[in-house]
Amino acid sequence: MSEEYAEAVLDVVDAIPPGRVMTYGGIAEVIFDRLGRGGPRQVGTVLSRMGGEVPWWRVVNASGRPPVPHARVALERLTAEGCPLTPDGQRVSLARAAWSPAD
DNA sequence: ACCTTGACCTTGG
DNA sequence: CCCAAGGCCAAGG
Repeated sequence: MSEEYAEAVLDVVDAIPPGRVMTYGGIAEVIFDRLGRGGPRQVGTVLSRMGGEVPWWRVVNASGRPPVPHARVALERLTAEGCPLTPDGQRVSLARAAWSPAD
């Protein structure tokens, strides 16, 4: 993964406002129009290895579920930020919390 | 060059 | 809603 690609990912994630979220696929799209490469998996790879400095808990999969390894923490932080969750409190309500740079 | 491995996505049953 | 299958992109052995 190029340094350039990694930076692009971290930039986008860093811009997500509290209480809002973006999906791996969504982030991948934004970056694709900018760099012309990369997909959801690449975004996940970058975050898994270098996501420590950004609000990674605001990134969820297409189903609104936070990354499995840190689901607990993520859900706690999201709740603390007032992010809308589904009744079971296990998934983010994408309909209400989805965000995009254009927003 | 071939195969395996992911913090993924979409579709169909 | 859950699961399986196939598709996906890039890195590493």
